[in-house]
Amino acid sequence: MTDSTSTSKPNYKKTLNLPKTSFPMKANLVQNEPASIKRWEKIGLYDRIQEARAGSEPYHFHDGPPYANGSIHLGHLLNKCLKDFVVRTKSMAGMACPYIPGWDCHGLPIEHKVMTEAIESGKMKKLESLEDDARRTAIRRDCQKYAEKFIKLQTGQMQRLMTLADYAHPYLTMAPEYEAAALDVFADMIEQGLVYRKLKAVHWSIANQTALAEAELEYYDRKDPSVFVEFDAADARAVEAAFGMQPESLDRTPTFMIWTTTPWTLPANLLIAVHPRHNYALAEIDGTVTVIAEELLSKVAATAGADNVRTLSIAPGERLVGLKYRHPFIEDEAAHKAAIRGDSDASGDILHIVAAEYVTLEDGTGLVHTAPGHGQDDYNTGVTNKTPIYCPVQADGTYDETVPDWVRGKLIWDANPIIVKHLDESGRLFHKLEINHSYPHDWRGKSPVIFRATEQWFVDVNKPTKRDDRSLRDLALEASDTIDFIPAWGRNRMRGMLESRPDWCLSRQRSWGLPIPAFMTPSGEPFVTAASVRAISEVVRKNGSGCWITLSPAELLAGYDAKKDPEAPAGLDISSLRAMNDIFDVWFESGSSWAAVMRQRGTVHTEGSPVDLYLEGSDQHRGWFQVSLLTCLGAIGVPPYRTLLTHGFMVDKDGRKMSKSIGNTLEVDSLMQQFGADVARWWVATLAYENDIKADVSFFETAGESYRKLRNTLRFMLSNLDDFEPSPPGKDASCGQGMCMNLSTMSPTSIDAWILDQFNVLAKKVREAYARFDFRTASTAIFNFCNDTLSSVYLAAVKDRLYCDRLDSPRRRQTQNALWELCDGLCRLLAPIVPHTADEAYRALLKATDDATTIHVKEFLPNLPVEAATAWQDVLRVRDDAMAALERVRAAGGVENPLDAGLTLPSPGGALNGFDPVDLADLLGVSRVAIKADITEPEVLDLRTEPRCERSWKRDGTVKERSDGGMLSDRDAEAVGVS
RNA sequence: GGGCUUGUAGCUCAGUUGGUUAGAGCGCACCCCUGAUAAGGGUGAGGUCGAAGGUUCGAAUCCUUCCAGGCCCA
Repeated sequence: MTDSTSTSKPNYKKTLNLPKTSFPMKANLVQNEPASIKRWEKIGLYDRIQEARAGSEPYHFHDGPPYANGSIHLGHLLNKCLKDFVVRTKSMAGMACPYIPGWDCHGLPIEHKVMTEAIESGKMKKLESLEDDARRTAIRRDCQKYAEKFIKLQTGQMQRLMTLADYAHPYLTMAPEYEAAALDVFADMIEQGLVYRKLKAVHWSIANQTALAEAELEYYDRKDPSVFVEFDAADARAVEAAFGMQPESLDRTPTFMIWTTTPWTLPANLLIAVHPRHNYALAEIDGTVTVIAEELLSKVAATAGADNVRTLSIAPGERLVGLKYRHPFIEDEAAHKAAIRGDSDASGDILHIVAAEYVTLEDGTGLVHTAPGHGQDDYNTGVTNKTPIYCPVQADGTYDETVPDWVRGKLIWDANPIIVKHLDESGRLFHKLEINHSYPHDWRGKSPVIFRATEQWFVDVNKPTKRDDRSLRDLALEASDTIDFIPAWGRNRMRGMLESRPDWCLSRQRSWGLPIPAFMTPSGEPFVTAASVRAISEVVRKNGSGCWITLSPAELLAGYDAKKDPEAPAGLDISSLRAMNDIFDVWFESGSSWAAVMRQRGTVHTEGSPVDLYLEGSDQHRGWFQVSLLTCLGAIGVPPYRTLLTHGFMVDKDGRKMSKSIGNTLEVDSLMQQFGADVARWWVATLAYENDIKADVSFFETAGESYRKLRNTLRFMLSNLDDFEPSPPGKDASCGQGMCMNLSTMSPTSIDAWILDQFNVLAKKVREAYARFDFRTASTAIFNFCNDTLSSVYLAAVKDRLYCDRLDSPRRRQTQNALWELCDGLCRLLAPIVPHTADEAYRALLKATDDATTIHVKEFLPNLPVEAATAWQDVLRVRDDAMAALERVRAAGGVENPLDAGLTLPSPGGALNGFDPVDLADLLGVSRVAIKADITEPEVLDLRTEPRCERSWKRDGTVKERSDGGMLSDRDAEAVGVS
């Protein structure tokens, strides 16, 4: 048993005003956030915010559509949270900022997935038995279902992130009204003369039998044969002459040495390209006499293991131009020339040497095998030299009948070894090996892609528009000067891409997409005009783009009058038209979203660029940003956006890219289960998002720690406001209701004036940071304010008055008033980042029990009408010195507990005059403070011999035994009501 | 291979036009409090600023090269 004889003394703890609140320390976000989401949904929060801001200055943000496939990943989390920060901060800043979320629904990945599933389920056989049109319609139906399924899934996941958007009315690129608007943009571009159709070498996926956009390619390493092939010169005498040698000085037919990693393109060889200013050697290598770049001679010889190398003569490349050669295995040149069927303007000769600037001396031989139907550079060279764009490879990757019979009908990959073997046997293979090199692959199928010449629709980026007489490229480059790039280097990045981008290939040969509304006339001419497209657009608006397949040309063109269309071809017979099967590149659809979503829904500026902000990953400089820029400049002549904000990519904690195959990804769903959205959002807010972003579970743990700090700070303030009744909003003590005072009457030297002034500084900084999308600066400033200014300084200082002062002492009420303002203000500043927690705290502050009360319809507060004495900065300097002095005393074995100490503070120039010594003592955590003008350093007093107040634990000099037998200070005696 | 970009304490980041002992938060260590308590406060130790050259009286900051990442192309 313990001795409790002295327990007649009062237990003062019960007389204190200790903190009390319903706002729990443990957030339990995983359970509570979904409840908040439900409550917001119930009160129609999104609509309520829009109503509250109706008529306010608009801020037009436009959401880029994620692809409707799979679960959202960490990149989506970053992207969607940043967008939500933008929308919420603009809204809290009093602007009208709707957020229409969207999805990119068409395209190869979904179609590929659906086809894969059809194969696995056996449905493919049924599909294959259908007629073309019926099959395409069936595939499209399945694709639509697939997209809808993932839109639903992703919507839920995005809502779980507590992003606030019009999820009831998203935009879908497969919706009829969207498709119609995209067609209208296409019509505008036709009208500007920008759309053309031409045979062109494009990336071709054999597996999917479609042309691919640059964006649909991924580069992987691939093993390929690497062969050095000798092409016989057609005229040895001409070669001698080119090299300045005596006629007939050569006893063998000289050859031209080319190098290729695609032997399958050799049947399509039409030219050899050399660099006009590089030197070429005529050399004897192990008995053969061949032409090769001088600089590469020894390297090639070494590669082939040749030791007998002799240079016979040197000539610059330009001297070789025009020399004829024989194809290594096509014997009859005349018949071949007839067989490869060129365009009418393909009048140029073939099988000779041409000059090209792109020839390098890095690989190969300096003589470049050129097949205009099978390469970008080759194509350009072919066009320049007016050769046919010869492409013997069919859509399925097999050769047609124009090639030698020993490879005819074979798949090109199978033909590679056959051709190499044939070359070897005919003595034209100089050397062969295998190389591992980066090679373009189909982004989904991961199968290697080839170049193949096909008829495609293009947007010309070099042709002047009719409206501005400037090319899209020039217009885009000019626009880049006026667009605000965040970060600024985005401008150069985008300019570089614009300067080098080729014409935009618009067409794809697939089912799941928006059909290009072009017809083929019986004479084999395509028919498409701005007016015909607009007529079809109206039909699509009513029926959806599937009608392109199900309706007849006459039905599709019911609203079209050729007589009123100056572009209509003469003698157009609609009944004889055949609908073509190409669909649009999905980038054209998403690139038209400024029109199909923002303009169509009326949420745009009517002057200048329609939208204020596009915000996506920096990959979109080439993707969505660029295609949107091109369509908008083409259709209406202005850029679609005023500001472009880009963020970086997620990498793992070692800075490596995240990929499922490496296994270093994090699942969004499990992060929500483990940490909750507010923690994840806080993490996003603290990121330097313009560069790569390292992500790791440990970073979410760290964010959770910071979150807890914020939460506890709010909790402590709330817990000291339990007995505080605020006056009605916008009113103060003079209204007779509640306990708020007129802040402007607060003494400038009071600690409450100081903290409110500090809050004003913070709030201004945060609002400004938000305005420039610098969420990191904003969140860091809020954190430091909570952690340092509040928790460590102010709240520690005012604890004594909150706990020990009489409940309704003016001093306590004033501090509570300050706390109330701080809570209110902080919740508002935090609301865009941690919407659940800010709302929870705000509702606790207002003791709200209804569902409708929410911080999210509120705005940021203007500066509070308080004034703090400028001498506060002197006080804080003195505080630093005093804390250091206390620490020195403690370290020297003196006073350990600050409440056992007093301080005499210097007051340089009377700086501390007018400050309340109690405020100063509380600020320093000591029992009492005296001010002395004539000292320079704070002096520490050891008060351990003085009596201690049993209630406040202070030794303030007024402590004495009271009527109840306790040792109390004057203040505490009054509070308890004893004398 | 090209364009843009990143590399500062264990971690995440600040470091304005080159100029005194390179800052912050977190983490860590030690201490205090136990009337914010699965909380709170204090103090402290951590960096040859990716590497190597160069310009300069002086460089994390400017130049060159290299190394290691990222995005987009080839």
